[in-house]
Amino acid sequence: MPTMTAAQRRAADKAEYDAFLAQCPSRQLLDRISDKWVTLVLAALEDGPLRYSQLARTIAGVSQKMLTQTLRSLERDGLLTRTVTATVPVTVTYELTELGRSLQAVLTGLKGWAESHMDQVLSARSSYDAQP
Amino acid sequence: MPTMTAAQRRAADKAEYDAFLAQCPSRQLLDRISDKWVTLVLAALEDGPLRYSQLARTIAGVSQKMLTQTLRSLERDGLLTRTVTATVPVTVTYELTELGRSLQAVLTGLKGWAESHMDQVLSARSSYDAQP
DNA sequence: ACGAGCCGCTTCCCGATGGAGAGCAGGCAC
DNA sequence: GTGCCTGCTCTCCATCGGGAAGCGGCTCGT
Repeated sequence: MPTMTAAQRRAADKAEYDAFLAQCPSRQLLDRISDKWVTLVLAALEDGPLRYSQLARTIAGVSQKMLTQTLRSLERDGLLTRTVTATVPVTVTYELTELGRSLQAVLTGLKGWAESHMDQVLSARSSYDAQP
Repeated sequence: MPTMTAAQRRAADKAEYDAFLAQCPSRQLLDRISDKWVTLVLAALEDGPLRYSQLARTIAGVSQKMLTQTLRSLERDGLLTRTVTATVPVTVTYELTELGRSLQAVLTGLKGWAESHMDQVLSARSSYDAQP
């Protein structure tokens, strides 16, 4: 945090979000984005817009229900845009917004961490499971 | 799987971890760490070890069941250590491992993102909800 | 000696959540 | 018409998480 006057600091304190508090809106936002489908959808859209069916194929194992639900909440939160093109059959395209890309950068780190530290976690698990 | 044949090793080397595939272990790891309680537990332990009751107090709204369950899985995955001290009453302390700190760095970014982009998300939501 | 209390779980019950699969609108092609 | 394609939406049902109560081991007050 940069320097600020006492008045600015008072205002900032009042408006500060703390995700540890259950009622804080930022905690509710954290609850929504700490979601495997959110992580995977944003990662999938990293390289440009995709259609619904392409997303479903890229993210193996996602149910249609959860994919639709996840996309809707991400759209509502301004993280991606939903575009309907009147082709035949109708084409629906999803694309990250500026805000979405900023979150995507963080979540890509998460997906990358999972992929690169897998071996360490697996060996930790087998050590743990070897205990009585 | 601790030991593997040369053929298995070759296959494993070729098969790089890809969290988009449902069966990939890294996808299962991503499923576990994309969890609000995991994020909050690791964030809470950022400044040093805490006891069970301190964690419960810091992370408002977590149930004992989920706190215990989350801590167990994090311990199993080698992200934190659980230390029982034979005081009276017994004291149980949780502390991040090296591996845990590396994930914590990523997840702190997530918690920080939620807290700092809250305003933009809230305004996106009200725009969205204003639609017919 | 007996009861009460503290800490860190563990168990049980029940409402909420997510997956599987079917249905559906609406455009065109046959 | 009948069929087929996409992008949902609905209907079940198994699983998961929250709330509350119990438990075990120890210590302190009376």
